[in-house]
Order: sequence, then C-alpha cells, then structure tokens
Amino acid sequence: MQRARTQEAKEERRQALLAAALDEFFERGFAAARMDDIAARAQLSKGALYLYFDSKDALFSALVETYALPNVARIESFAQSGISGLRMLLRMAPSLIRETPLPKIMKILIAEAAAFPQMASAYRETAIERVLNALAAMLARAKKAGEVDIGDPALTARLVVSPMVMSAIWRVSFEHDPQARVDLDALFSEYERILMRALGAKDMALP
Amino acid sequence: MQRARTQEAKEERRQALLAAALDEFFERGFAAARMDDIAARAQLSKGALYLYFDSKDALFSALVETYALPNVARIESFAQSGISGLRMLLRMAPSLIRETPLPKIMKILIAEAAAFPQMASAYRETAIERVLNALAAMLARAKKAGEVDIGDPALTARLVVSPMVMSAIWRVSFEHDPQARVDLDALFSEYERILMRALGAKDMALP
DNA sequence: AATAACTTACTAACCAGTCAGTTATTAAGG
DNA sequence: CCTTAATAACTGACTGGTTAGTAAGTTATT
Repeated sequence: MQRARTQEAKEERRQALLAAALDEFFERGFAAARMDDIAARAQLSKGALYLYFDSKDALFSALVETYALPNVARIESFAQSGISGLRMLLRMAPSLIRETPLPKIMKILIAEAAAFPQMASAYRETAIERVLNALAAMLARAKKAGEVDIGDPALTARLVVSPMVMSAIWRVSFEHDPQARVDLDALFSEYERILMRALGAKDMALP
Repeated sequence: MQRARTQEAKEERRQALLAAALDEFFERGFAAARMDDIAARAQLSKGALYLYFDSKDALFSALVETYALPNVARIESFAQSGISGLRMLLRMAPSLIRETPLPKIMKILIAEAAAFPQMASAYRETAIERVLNALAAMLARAKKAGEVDIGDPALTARLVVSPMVMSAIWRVSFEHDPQARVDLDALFSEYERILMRALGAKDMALP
C-alpha cells in the first residue's frame, strides 16, 4: 500500500481513521467497536491505527472533538441575526439532519454519556450550551424589542430546538426501516408556521 | 440464600433481574454490561441468571418488552380525552421523566437501535407509533371540531412530543452533572402556555 | 430422601494493545 | 539511469486480560 510521507498525507489518514471510527462507533457502540474494523474501514492495519491514536479512548475523544464544533459554530451564527435567523435555521434543519454527521455524533454521545460523563459534560458546555445560550440571547433581544411574546427565553430556547433533536435521533434510530421515514421538509415547514404563532411573532415576512 | 420455590417467587426474581439489567444496560451499554454484574445486582449468581434467561440477547429483549408497554398505554390513554387530555399529559410529563424508567429505556433503545434494528422497529411500531397515532387522532378530532387551528395532525403530533423526548434524553445524558439540571416543572408549564397558543386552541380553562 | 434452585470453577472465544519484522519511498553514489 | 543504503510507514502474529455461556457439584426446602 502507498504510504503517507508528507504531513498532509498523514492528516488525510487521520481524517480517514476518524471517519471510519465515526461509523463503527455509531453502528456498534464504543465497547463493541473493534479497532481492527476501524483500521480496515480506513484501508489500514490495526498497527497503523496505533501510529495515529494512542488508544481506543483517545480515538473516541478526538472523534467527538473533531465533529462537534464546526456544525455548532454554524448553528450559533444563525442565532446572531434575530428571529429571521431562527427561521433560516429551521429551513436548514432538514439538510443539517440529513447531510451532516451531527445526528450520528448525537447518538454516540447519548449512548456513551453514562460511560464517559466528563466527556458528556465537556460536550454539553462547549457545544450544546453554546447553541442554547445563543438562541436564548436572541429570544431575549426579540422579547425586549416586542417582536415576540414569550416567558423565560432560556426555557423557550430548549423548546424551540426540541424538534431538531427529536428528528435527529429519530433518523439514526429508526430510519433504517423505510416504514419509519419522516418527511423532514414537511415537518419543519409545519414547525415554522406553528412556532411563529407560538412565539407570538409579529409577522416579519420572509417568503 | 433463600430459594424461589413458588411461581410468584420466581416471577419476583425475574423482575429483580430485569431491574438489574435495566440499570446495567443503561449505565454500561449492552456490549459492556456483564452478566455477572447483572446477577450480582439482583443478589444472584450468574448461573442462576441463566435459569431465568437463555442468553444476554434474550434478557435484553425481555427488558425492552417489559418496560415499554405499561407506560405507553398510560400515555395513550391521555390522548383519548381531547385537548384537555393533552394538557394533563403535559402536567404529567415532569414526573414521567423523573420517576419512571421511560428515559432509561429510551436511552437504551437509541444506543442499541443500530445493533438491534429489528428490535428498534418492533418498539417503534408497538410503542412510539401508537402514542403518535393516538395523539394525531386526537388532534384531528379537535381540528374537525374547530378547537384548534393546525395543519397536518400527524406532523403536529411529532412536534408536540418533541420537548418530552428531548427532556428525557437530556436527563439521562447530562443530569449526572448538577450544572446541567433543568427545572422540568417550569419548562413544561412554559410549554403548556406556548403550545396552546401554537395550536390556536380556543381557551378551554383547566386551572 | 428427593427435588430443584442455586453456586462456582471452568473453557472457549474475543479483542486492545504491542513489537519484531517487512516494504514502500527517498536519496546518494556509481 | 540504475543500484544500494537509510528511513519510517506499515503489517500481522502474539499475549494478557476479559467474559458469555456451561456443567458438575452443593444446599435449601419439602
């Protein structure tokens, strides 16, 4: 097999191993996933895998760190731009759920939270709580400006993201079965209508 | 140790083993949970455990079947009694999440859905889909009666239960950390207000 | 004394992590 | 160019520890 001599080639191998680990951990769970299988999925031997990651635990931590943050920052940025940003986020939701690794990461996190509590806490603080806070701040601003009529912004933020969380989990838990398929576009367009009324939002167009 | 001679005593042992399995599977995941530990938690030896369940897989199936249905039937019954039943359900939600094994079962199911797809499908059909259908039927009736103003009842039902799903998952994933604690009573009373407006519900009192 | 619930020690299989050896790649010398 | 030596990426067989499942033996109960 061709070898990774340059720094970039090595980084590529690392990414391939992380992608392989994502799928294996997702499908089998941390305990049942085999280092041999992860390496094979990335076209390497187990020995080579250990050149890139010190242990199964280290691979797992790297995985969560690598995949969590980019998508979180993306979601956070939507919350910067007020209620219309929230509507944009709702329109992104179906593709976020269908096309990013976020649902798989969420599943892995939920599955392993009890076994790796410190990791769950870290992820909550650096990813989830950031999204919730950004959303809560946005809602608080909109409330002050009289654009929405809500109670506690922090609680409302939780309610607002719930359908995204549930849909992501639904997808990875049940959608291997075609019978369980949900029309995410229809769901989130329904949600947009319902949520705007729920927030008592003064109609701010957006097609 | 005292022995289970009668049929009832054996049933008690079985329940104790299932309760032990619930906690072990929840904490460690299916693959990492040890039959020795499950037996020990129920004050039995591993050998005795195998008198009650043929294999680790069989124990797992029995667990999901045993704990899924009773709570599901309870939730389903709320949906029988129209919008006021929905409000009752929202008021039950905090205790359902705090005091029943439902959140743990949900976590286990999500964690093992990829490894046991046929079990995930079965649970979806016999439990989750039943709740969603009952809720959708209730919403459809209310819509016809002009009590609510909504689009597709089936999609709306999904949106309605989302905060319960998210809260249950949040609890089992993050609430070992006191910092992550959420005031479920406040959350769901906020939700009740917001949801009634979201559904365009004609105010039907209920204190 | 008979029964069957239960225990414990065992085995067969599995897998994370290691390490001695192999080979692709590069570079220098002819 | 071609050969050869040096390097380091990579392989795969091995080991030590772990655990599902078993079965022969033990003991509470009637």
